Amino acid sequence: MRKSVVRSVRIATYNVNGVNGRLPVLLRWLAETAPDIVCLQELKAPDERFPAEAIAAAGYQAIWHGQPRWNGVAMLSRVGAPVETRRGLPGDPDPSQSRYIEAAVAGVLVAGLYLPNGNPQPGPRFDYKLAWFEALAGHARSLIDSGLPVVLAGDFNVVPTPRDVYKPERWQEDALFAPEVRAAFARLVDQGWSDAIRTLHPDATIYTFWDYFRDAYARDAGLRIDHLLLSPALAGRLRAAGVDRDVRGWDKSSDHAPTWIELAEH
DNA sequence: ATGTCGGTGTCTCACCGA
Repeated sequence: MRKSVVRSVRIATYNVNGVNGRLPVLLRWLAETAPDIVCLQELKAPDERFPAEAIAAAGYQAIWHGQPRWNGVAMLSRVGAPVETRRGLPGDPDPSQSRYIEAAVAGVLVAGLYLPNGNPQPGPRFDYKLAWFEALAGHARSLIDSGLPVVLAGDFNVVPTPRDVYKPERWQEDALFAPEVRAAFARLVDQGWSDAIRTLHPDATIYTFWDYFRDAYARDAGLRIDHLLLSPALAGRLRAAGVDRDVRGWDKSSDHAPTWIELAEH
């Protein structure tokens, strides 16, 4: 009789686009893939309407930071309760928007984030996106400097390079692909973060989002905008990374697919 | 320019944000 040894930890990020409307899809995905830690974005629910009981019944402890109608982030774990270290991004120009939650879990500091979409651009929404990015970069710098094993996981609403969108020329004017936004993402990564998907799949065509419009999923007209960035203390433990793209094809699914990494135990 | 979602209030349609 011996206890089974955990050899790796799988961390996922999933923009659910309405945690209650997508609850059957979320629960099915949790049951089928059993991720250890999950960052959720776009709950679209106030705190009191977060489906904590259903998620607990699925085997997950959770923390959440919701708001009525829009945004909202949460963190789920089946490997011990997330110990919250922060909710809300320091320096957020509009703290009424729930877009950041951070917790220590399974020996990793996990930051779950939902970066503003920024459309239409130019305009105040785009300015907010850039300002939020600045605030994130400032906090991310302090996380790097801490030397801790950190993962920044979430919907960044950034297509990092032309290879990450099915038809770059169509997205030239969009806030997800704007040069300023790509530059901000590149500056963030240059602090010392590694983009897990690109580290392990440098040349593959990989998307995490397909628009509801124009049958985008069936045409594989996608974008890669959900990312997991690893701090230097964590980069050496990366073993696998991928996208559960089939989930996007399920009935009543989000427009995003879950994106995940697997880290070796230290 | 178009298209389709969930959530919400103006509440069985119209709107917003994505």
